[in-house]
Amino acid sequence: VAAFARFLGPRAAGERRHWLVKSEPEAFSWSALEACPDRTTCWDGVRNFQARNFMRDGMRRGDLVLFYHSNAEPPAVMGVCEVARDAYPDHTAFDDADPHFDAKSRREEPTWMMVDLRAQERFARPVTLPMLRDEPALAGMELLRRGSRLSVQPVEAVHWEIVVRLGRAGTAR
DNA sequence: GCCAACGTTGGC
DNA sequence: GCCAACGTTGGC
Repeated sequence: VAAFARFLGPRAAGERRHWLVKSEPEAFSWSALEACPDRTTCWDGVRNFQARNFMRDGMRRGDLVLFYHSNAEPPAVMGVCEVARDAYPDHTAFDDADPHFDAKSRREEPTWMMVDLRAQERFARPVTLPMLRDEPALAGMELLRRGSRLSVQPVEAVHWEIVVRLGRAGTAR
């Protein structure tokens, strides 16, 4: 957690941060994102404080985000999105008919926040979890940590470059 | 379907 | 504040 502090604090001029979000394709797939108006959706339903903090305090418009299919066959990074809007209140927390309703989140003081994500580049080939695990230089990546469940997480720039290269069907090195 | 790992809840 | 119980995540 402390290792991620620099993803949460103030940023240098022109700094662009890199992230990864998970989505179960049966709930919301990369193709579903591409089908959205302007290829953009609000990233609602995040109900984990650490993930929320990354969206609220770490993400800014223009940051780049890997879109990962979890609980998929195979699990894989599908492409790159960009943050299209800074964090704002997640309205689904206020709706008692919504599965993500949270009675403790009030409009005057919202607990849960979301950003907007816009699809930017579908990878030439999905970068599967086995491909990621095969890459020694990705050994420290949060996604690959045993038991890692964070649905919104920072990505180191060096890791970012490797994943994108794999997705563009080149070689990692 | 199984189950390890994790976050949250609530009793005390 | 501790920690057991519980629900969820997500790979396999």
